Amino acid sequence: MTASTQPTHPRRSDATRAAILRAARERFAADGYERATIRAIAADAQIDPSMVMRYYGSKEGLFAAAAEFDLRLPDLAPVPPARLGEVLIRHFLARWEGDETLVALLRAASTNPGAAERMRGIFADQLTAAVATFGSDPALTARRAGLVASQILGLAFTRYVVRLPPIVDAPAEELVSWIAPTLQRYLTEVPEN
Amino acid sequence: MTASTQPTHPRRSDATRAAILRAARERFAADGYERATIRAIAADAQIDPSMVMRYYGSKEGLFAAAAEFDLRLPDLAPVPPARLGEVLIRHFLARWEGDETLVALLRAASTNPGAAERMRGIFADQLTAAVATFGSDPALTARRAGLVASQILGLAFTRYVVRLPPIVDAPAEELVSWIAPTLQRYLTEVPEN
DNA sequence: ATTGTGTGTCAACAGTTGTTGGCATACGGT
DNA sequence: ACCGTATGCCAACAACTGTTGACACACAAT
Repeated sequence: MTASTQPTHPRRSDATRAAILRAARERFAADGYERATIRAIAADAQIDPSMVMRYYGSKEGLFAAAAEFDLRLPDLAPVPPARLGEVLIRHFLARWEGDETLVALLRAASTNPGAAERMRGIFADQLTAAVATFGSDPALTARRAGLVASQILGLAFTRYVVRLPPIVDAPAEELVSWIAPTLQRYLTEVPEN
Repeated sequence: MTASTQPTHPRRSDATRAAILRAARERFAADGYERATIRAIAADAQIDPSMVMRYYGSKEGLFAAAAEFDLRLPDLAPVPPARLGEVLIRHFLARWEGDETLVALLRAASTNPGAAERMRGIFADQLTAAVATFGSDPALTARRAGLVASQILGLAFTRYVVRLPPIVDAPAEELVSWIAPTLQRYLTEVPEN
């Protein structure tokens, strides 16, 4: 247990730790959990594989550190209710293009139970919490968040993992105009029954 | 090259071949490409690992045979244009629940380039072709198909791979009523610009 | 009955994987 | 200057992987 809140003295090996983490994220994002070998990650970071073990304990531990992630969802309270969908899809697209951690998590979640569990946590906790801030019916909140997750993850999967050409080629603005209404409906529409 | 159209004499080992294929689909669907080992598949099929190699050449060859898949999309021409979304989501849900091949392909596509290529082929060819049967604007057809794929694959990913509780718990009928309008819009809405 | 071919098992190979322990060196505090 | 500790590399292990070849048996045709 290293104290994460305490401002620990900066260690001399911080640069190495950071290099490992950066290489790990790249490899996990590009190859998935099992194909991303510790040896390859260490080579990218230009250090010995045994260093990875010393600093992160195991491959699982390294992944846990590399896949640390926060959706950084904005506060949705001040957003005009009619623009919720647009704000959300814009945020997600920006978050995705700028940080490969999510792609790493997405690829790994397909085969690694721990990664899937973390993915579940992120979208169940963070997204559900954000939806709950303006939601009226608590019984529907979880389902709304799940539906939003299904479209968001589907977009990420087709754009960054499978790389479906028509989705890869689409400019971000066009994706926004197509998908925003979908999220909007998932978030706010009141079902008939 | 075994003639696939010719009614070849039934081989004595057909039962074994089928057992291997069934076990392979199960393992690939449950574990993904790299974690599904030939030894485990052979054990499930209660035969020797070397038989897998003899009948399917390699692990890649086995996967190619096990992931053979057809979306079996219905002819959309006679469908009332306003009900296209509903027909599609119903078809996909039924196709998914009844055949684990698609889940195997989905899990493997995250890490295996060949599987991703096949996934691209299925959704680019079969789905785009179906969309084209009623589509008006050819330039938009591919994008419409891609958007539909993003929602369909996102649903499958959250329901069968990551297993997001609110999506797993949702009865199929409810998913239909939420997602049908999304597909409907992706398929038929005319963009403003 | 004998031959040939298809079906199956066994043992082993070569490579890769995560992981470990030992050893050298450089640093920071005294 | 000295010493403890942190940092790094090297070599190796044990387990597992896909894959291969040799060998035993069963069946069908002649």
